[in-house]
Amino acid sequence: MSKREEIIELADNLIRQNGYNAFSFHEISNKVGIKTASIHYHFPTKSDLGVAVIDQHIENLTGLIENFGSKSPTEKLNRFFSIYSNIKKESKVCLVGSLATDFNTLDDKVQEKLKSFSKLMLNWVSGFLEEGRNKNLFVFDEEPRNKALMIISNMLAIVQLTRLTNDNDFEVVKTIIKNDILKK
Amino acid sequence: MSKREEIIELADNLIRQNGYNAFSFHEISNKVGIKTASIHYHFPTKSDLGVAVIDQHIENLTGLIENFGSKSPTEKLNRFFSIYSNIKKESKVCLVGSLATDFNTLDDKVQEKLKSFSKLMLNWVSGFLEEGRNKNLFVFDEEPRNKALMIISNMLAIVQLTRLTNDNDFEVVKTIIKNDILKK
DNA sequence: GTCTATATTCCGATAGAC
DNA sequence: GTCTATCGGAATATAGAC
Repeated sequence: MSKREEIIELADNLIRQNGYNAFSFHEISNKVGIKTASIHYHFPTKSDLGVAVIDQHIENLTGLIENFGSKSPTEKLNRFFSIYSNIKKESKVCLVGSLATDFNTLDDKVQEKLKSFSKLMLNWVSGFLEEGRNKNLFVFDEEPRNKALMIISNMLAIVQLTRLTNDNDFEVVKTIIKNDILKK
Repeated sequence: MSKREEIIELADNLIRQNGYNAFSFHEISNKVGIKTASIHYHFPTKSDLGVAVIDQHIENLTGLIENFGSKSPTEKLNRFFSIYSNIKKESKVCLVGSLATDFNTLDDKVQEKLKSFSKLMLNWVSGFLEEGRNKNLFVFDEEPRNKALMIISNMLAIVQLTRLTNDNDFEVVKTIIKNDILKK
């Protein structure tokens, strides 16, 4: 893994653990073993690093979507849930949720990149929900995009809320969504 | 309104617009018309101000719960939605969501106070959901607390997500929840 | 209660040597 | 690519006068 990739990964972890405005080049500097000035060589500004972090997420999700293209809607749904299970296991929150609460403090380029990522995620989920309903695997009445909004908002929020309530609430919400959509 | 109350209100706005770690005594100082040193007279530390902001929310919600004690579950549900409609109208996010993404950077006292507030909210919603089902006004299969988790997480997240997608998505999610729970 | 003044720390960012 | 050194700014917080 290149230094550049290391920095992106550390920044990603820090953003989703502590928030965008709480993470600093100094923290990354300590963990990656180079000075803050050297990080500026790879990413001139903090916004450049922010954009790179989101780009990495876009790249990962794009690859995942391609790999799962020929799989069943049920497998895609399970893979979607596993993304959030990993987030919960690591006591983080999802990137969209973390950056959404800081949205008004972000540079235009970071804001626009984040919108692209959320659009990609929403389109993917909408797509396999519709596909699953067409194949009589899923049951729901709403427009696929609206059902995707409901499910994504449940998962985005529950990884935040369970920092305050009970870790088990994550499994509760996940199970309710699955039972609901697989009903009948 | 006392200076102390003014400061709390401004801090609350800033936290829910820009996030906890992005707001400063200096911003409040400009808007309230006193110097940052004077703010420290009212709130020795930033954490003290953070606690006071949450306490204000606890006080407001407690008052609301008392005022709505004798009203119907449907009225309580509508009042719950109106809280989030106001948040959306003002382009803010809810306090729990804003502070949850910064949770790991908060002092113990702020963390504990936030847990108290989320517990109060969750208990209130669980309560009127159960009451509504007992009176055959609401329909749902889950435990009241779990249904409350689903609804709260939908609303908490959609005010964050619609910063990235479409303002209309807020009404979409609200309508789906209402139609779902009032079904039949 | 509010002020001026200041201490201290931390941050993002740049210049220039190697 | 990474370093040392440093700049400029902003943050929280405190001391002491009024």
